[in-house]
Amino acid sequence: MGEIALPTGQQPNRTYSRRSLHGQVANEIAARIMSGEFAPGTILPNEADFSVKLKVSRTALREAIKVLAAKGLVESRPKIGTRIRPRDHWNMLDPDVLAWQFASDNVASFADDLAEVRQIIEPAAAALAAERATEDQLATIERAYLDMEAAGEDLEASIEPDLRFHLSILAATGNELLVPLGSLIETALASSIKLSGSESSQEIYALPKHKAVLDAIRARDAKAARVAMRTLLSESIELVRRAIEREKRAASGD
Amino acid sequence: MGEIALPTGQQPNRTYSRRSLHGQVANEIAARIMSGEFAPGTILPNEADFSVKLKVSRTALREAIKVLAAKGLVESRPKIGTRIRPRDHWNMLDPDVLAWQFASDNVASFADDLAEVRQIIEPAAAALAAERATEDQLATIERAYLDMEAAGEDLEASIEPDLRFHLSILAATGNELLVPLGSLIETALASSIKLSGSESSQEIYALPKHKAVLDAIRARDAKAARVAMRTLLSESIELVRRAIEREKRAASGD
DNA sequence: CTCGGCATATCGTATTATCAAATATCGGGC
DNA sequence: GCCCGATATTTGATAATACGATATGCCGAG
Repeated sequence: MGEIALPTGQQPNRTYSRRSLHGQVANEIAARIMSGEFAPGTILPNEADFSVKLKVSRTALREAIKVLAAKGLVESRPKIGTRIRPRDHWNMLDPDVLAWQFASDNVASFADDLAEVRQIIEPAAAALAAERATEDQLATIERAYLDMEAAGEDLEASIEPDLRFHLSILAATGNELLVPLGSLIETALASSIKLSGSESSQEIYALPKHKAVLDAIRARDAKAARVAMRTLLSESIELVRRAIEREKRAASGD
Repeated sequence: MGEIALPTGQQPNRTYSRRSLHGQVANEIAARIMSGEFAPGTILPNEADFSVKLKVSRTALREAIKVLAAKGLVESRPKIGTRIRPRDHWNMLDPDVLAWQFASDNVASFADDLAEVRQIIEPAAAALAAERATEDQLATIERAYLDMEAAGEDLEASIEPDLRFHLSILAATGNELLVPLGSLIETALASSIKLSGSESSQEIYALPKHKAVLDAIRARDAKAARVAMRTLLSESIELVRRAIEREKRAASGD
């Protein structure tokens, strides 16, 4: 029921197996949580009823709930039931939770938060990468850039290397805790595409700005890398912001 | 088996219920993964055997595995078994995964990464908080500071408000995606205590430096808040670094 | 009328047994 | 020697059953 198809085409780091039944059920329930049908504080139907309603076994439902609980979305207690936890208990940085959020409709405010965190993380990451990237890591970043260049006008084709460019910079910091923030970038990219549509997106993949980042990192110039990444981001974020505005106006004027 | 008792005394945002059997099993398996007994690439014993070995039902084991899978630690496939995924697939920012890492012994290198990310996130968060904190949020930050002050020399007592100080600043950014990074701070604090012991830890809770941050935020001075937070962190991080050195020397000289 | 304790119904928790589906492996046929 | 299909193994999924914990509400005491 409604696969979350990210525009990137590639599936994100899904942890639950997409095929498995409990995975589908978890997905289904999560979607309903994000949509607001099950708001925080709400208690889900009891396992017996709910499993019948969903047409799966109680066991499958239970496994799905365990997955959601592991991501902080729900909490089960005997005699009470399974309650939707308040948003601030959700593991917002979990790739699945991000994807679920993204799939829901209230993307706009979410996009702002996303952009803000990127502005914090990525320039710093670029600086660290400039200081510490190994030759292999440098090569990986460059390959991503070259693939972007090769993609040229083809937007669809340039999305994947663009993402890869940013992720490989995170990886090049050598900091294990920065890498998982990549799922955040992935979601941000996905939503920027979702929001901006195809009209003005040529500008999003500003090749020269990417090149500036690459060059700075290769030159081991941490400061320049930080600045270059900051300007790269602020431009693409500004584009998204304008796209949101446009969409808002279209929605209200429509 | 071996509760992870964080020095803070308070339990972190555990998502799995500590009491439930599957939670204990998940905990047990996670600990063995972190310890290296089950290294990435390894395949767990099959469900039938393993459940017997752990003296739980196959269902309980399966639910535990679903939790671990939801956090990216393992991946199950028919006929293959359940394989430990490579580290870079783990959801390192998940509170449980952080706690499990912390509980394992190779904390030292982990602490460096932790410190680095804090240095990236928290100064920026302090700046945002200065710009956007509501009166309520300001009050919460101040209360945390005052509680630290009240705790005075009592180290145990000042840990909790110290953590609360940092978390409330994250919350005051109004950015939902920054809040979950608090579990990172929590782990960092816990490991700093674990590492530094009680000897030099008086210095860790440098009250004046905390006050500088508070004052800057209250004064709505984003730049000053950023700087104050940076110096606060760099001091406490330096202390931890020295503590690690000391421990290392003690270990090798012993 | 209010409060406190106790019974109970209602949840999730846990076990067991059984079958289905997927797929790596091995062996036979071309 | 290579390919392809049977087979064995492992997870996936269901169902039936019993248990344990605990909110809830009743009832009696004050």
